[in-house]
Amino acid sequence: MAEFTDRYDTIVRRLREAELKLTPQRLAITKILAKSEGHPSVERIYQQLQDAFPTMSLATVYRNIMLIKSLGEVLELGFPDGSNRYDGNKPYPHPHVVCIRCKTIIDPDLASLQDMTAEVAKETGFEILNHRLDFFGVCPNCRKRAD
Amino acid sequence: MAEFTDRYDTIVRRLREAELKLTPQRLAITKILAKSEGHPSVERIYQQLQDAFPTMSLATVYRNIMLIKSLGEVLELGFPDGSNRYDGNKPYPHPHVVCIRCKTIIDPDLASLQDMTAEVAKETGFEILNHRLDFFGVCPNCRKRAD
DNA sequence: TTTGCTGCAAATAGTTTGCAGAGAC
DNA sequence: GTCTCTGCAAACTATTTGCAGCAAA
Repeated sequence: MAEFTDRYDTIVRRLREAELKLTPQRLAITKILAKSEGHPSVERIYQQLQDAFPTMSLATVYRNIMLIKSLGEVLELGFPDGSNRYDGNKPYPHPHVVCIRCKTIIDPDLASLQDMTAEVAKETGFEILNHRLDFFGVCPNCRKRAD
Repeated sequence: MAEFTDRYDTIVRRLREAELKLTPQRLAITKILAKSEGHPSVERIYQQLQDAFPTMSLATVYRNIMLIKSLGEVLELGFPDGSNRYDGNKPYPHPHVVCIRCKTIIDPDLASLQDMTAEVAKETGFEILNHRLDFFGVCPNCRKRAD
């Protein structure tokens, strides 16, 4: 929980520093991104806010996610099927494991990744700025159900 | 070159086995995918075939790529910005290094990847079917130009 | 001759943009 | 009071689909 309020406070501070206005909609979106439970999609965030802001439009969700992304405070997880989900709790690149059945996403701990970036830079001569590593498969729950 | 004709022959054989018709358009698209020079996009394939098939539509390119993908003979590289590019020469998952300036994509050799899949499976309990690993950065050429 | 394929145009889905009024500061 | 933000609707882009005629086998 402390982790969530930390992230929320950080993003709000960054918004203030950029002299952006703290509208209720913006703060509500920020709150959901700071937590990023289940790595929400735009649609999911929109739905979650329907009760609190019945007239809010999808455009507002898009605009604010883009804004917070431009501050470097949210990570966009664009998937092969074109769907986008977001992580504002860990806004730096990290691996994901995605269940192709129920769409659950989890964040595994992988030790060996840092070395790999260095290995790639050395082999290719590229300056590596970013990366993405996603595994796709079937989660324990869905495997059970499929039996 | 042998590698390319191998891939072309393989895909054509798979098409035959599936009792699909070998139209000139389909074969031309297959040829480009078998080579996959520079990991082409749909648009790029379409443009390359304008001379040979001036009336061919984008829909035909989409349909045939999808078809060949469903045979497992082409890998779709969906990128964060929503762009799609294809590799029919190495249709199995493998890492990519993408230049964010000139959009060049190269395939590095990375030894340590197999272990990682096993590590993830063990840690998460997922059955891992697929993965994607992409690095983003600036290639040697573009770095030079930027100085 | 049969059946699947192509070209065209329209439909679709996800995202972005212009504008006028509302609201944060 | 100023200037950004929001809601709405329209625009846009990439991709998919329906249909009638064409062509591979």
